[in-house]
Amino acid sequence: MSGARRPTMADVAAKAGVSLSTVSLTYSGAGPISPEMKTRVEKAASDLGYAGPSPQARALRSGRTHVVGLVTHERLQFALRDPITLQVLDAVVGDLGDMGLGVLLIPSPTTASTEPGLLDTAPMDAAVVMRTRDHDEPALEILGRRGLPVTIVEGTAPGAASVTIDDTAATAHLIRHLVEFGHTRIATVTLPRNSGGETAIVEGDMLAGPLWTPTHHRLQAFRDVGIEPCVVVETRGSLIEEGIAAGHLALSHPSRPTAVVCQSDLLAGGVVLAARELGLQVPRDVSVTGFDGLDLAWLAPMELTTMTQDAAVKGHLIAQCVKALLAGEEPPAFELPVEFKRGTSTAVARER
Amino acid sequence: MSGARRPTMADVAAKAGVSLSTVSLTYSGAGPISPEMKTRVEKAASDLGYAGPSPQARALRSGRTHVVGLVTHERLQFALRDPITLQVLDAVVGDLGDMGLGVLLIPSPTTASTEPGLLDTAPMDAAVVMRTRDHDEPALEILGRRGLPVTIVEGTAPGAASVTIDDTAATAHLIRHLVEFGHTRIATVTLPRNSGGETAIVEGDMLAGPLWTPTHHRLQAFRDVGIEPCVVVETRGSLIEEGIAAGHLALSHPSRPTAVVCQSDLLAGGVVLAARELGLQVPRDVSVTGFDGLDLAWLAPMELTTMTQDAAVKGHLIAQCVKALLAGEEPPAFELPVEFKRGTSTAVARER
DNA sequence: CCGGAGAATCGAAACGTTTCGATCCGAGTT
DNA sequence: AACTCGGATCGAAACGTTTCGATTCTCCGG
Repeated sequence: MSGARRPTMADVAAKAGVSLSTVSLTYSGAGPISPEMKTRVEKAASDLGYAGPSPQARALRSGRTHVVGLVTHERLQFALRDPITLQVLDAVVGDLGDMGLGVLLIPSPTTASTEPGLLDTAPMDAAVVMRTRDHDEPALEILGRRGLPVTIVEGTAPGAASVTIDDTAATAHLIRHLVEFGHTRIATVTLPRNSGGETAIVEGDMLAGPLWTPTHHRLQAFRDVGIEPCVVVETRGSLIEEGIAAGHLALSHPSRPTAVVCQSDLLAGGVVLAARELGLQVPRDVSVTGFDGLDLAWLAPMELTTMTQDAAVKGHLIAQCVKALLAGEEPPAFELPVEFKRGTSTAVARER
Repeated sequence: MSGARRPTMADVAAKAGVSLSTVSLTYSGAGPISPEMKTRVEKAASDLGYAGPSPQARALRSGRTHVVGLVTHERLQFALRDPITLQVLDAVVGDLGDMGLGVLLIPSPTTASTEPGLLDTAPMDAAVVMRTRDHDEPALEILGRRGLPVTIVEGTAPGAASVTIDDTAATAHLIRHLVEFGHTRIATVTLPRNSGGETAIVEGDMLAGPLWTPTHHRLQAFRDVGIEPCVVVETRGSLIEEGIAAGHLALSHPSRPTAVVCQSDLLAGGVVLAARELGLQVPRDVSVTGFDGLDLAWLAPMELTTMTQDAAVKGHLIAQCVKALLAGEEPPAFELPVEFKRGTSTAVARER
């Protein structure tokens, strides 16, 4: 190959016989440029094989990288295998893309290692943090130190924009629905309580210790309604397999729950499968509720009783938060509505 | 807020009473720095609230952005809802993250619009292109013009590194398996043929026109084995819903197929559900094969007959390609092995 | 015929690093 | 005691843009 370095704006300017600034103005669109000058510059550029202004130089000079960091669960698989999260991400990437912003994936650092990671060094203009814990979120601290505007999904922090849903009220709605059906022994299957989640029955106070925000809020609903779940099973993420495992644990527990409140539809689907494997009929022997409002084709003809949230709207709102922050506006705080959806997975309680 | 601009290295140097270069050396780790100097600089930095070298300045000067672009299907949902792709992405992000590289999501531009998009302007050191078409991939041209090293997944291009699997041989294996079972009327359900895919029966030559590489190769297997599928149904992506829709189309087709070769496990799962809805038993009335080797818990106790590929390994190889390219080495070309997995979704052919 | 407004272009100063060669100093060598 | 060498620090030159305040030129009104 030729050792020749790539052409720069200066080369284009020289070739076209104009000043550097004129070439810059041609590309950036700021300032008045005559049509013939424009074609002349473009001609010179294409002759030289100039591929456009260097993003890095542009970023340094203008202070804008046009990159938004997306801080997710350290294992992308856990974060994105839930279709809801994926739909949100899809909308976010689409919207930000339309605004000329790229999305940089940043796995959230778990251990507060001293080594600076992507979060410390990656170029970005703003960050979106998905699924933050209630306490000790190292990511927020790092972002704060860097002075980057932050949007938090499913959580809040001073100075940060946020997009949330009323997890507690929504879950309480489901619990009351079950209570009205006469259920008293209600189990619950939770999302991870914190980063080191395991699939296991939770002993002791279910709200003790640091908890992921949505997990916390959805558990809180039991307190609000004034009911204590007879079994609490924690999972490692919103996955069918996890739901199956948790379902086995919950349904074979000595307290014999007649209903299971699950913190996601995927988990609920898994619990339904587990029930079937145990020879229990849903909803005859056990009622199951979900959360999110997915369309689980493989459960058909059963439909989950669940709380529906609109993932696309959520994504759009997140993008809007980022936009507002970049424009220097006050950080917005959106709360998304959720809707009760009566399915065929819940029914009147029956002794079993 | 104070209008004071963020501190720079020069500020730190002044505060610590040393030269700018010394501070730089402290942070970059190049060059010898005495321990006491290091602590002195760190003290000054933390006093000033200095958050570390500006990524954009660093990128301009060193020529490295530490960002790798990931070019995917324009709708992230379609690209990532398949667990296999997600697992690959997970491994890629993890490995590159360990190398200090961030992953920037770039939806592939569909229309060759004149407006320069993310692909043209986003800062990156290299790119990974997932699922390229056989012809006219505008993304590759843009990346080529920018002089960025490219790794292609499920495809190849001159000068680019690649990670592929032998789709044709693998699919042929499945077809032969069915032929040995006496199947002659075999339908096939494909991934999108190109970006504007629809869920519909394909009329005419199934290999005509520009095709996504994997779709093409897996269809090619029929030719290799010397069999023409009795129905070809195209889908919009590897989704259960798409499989259900396609299954209905294929199984109610007048040619009454006794087997369906699906280009992904998710599609196969959908076809199985469609068969059940139509009152057909799998594998008694119809055999179904998949592709990928997912663990579809909700199909249990049935297990798909499929070709297994190791997504994590695939991801690791992709990361390795990127690494090699960034190190200036020759572009590697890996072909991943796939393994036949006999499940319970295929059986001897029976008239229906 | 002159002054002034506006359009088009230009020059030069940043932006905040990394990097290369130079400088300084004390320890070891002859 | 002069001489070399390596470790630690420093100065200055890039890196490739954007941006701001000139500068030039043309055209119009008075």
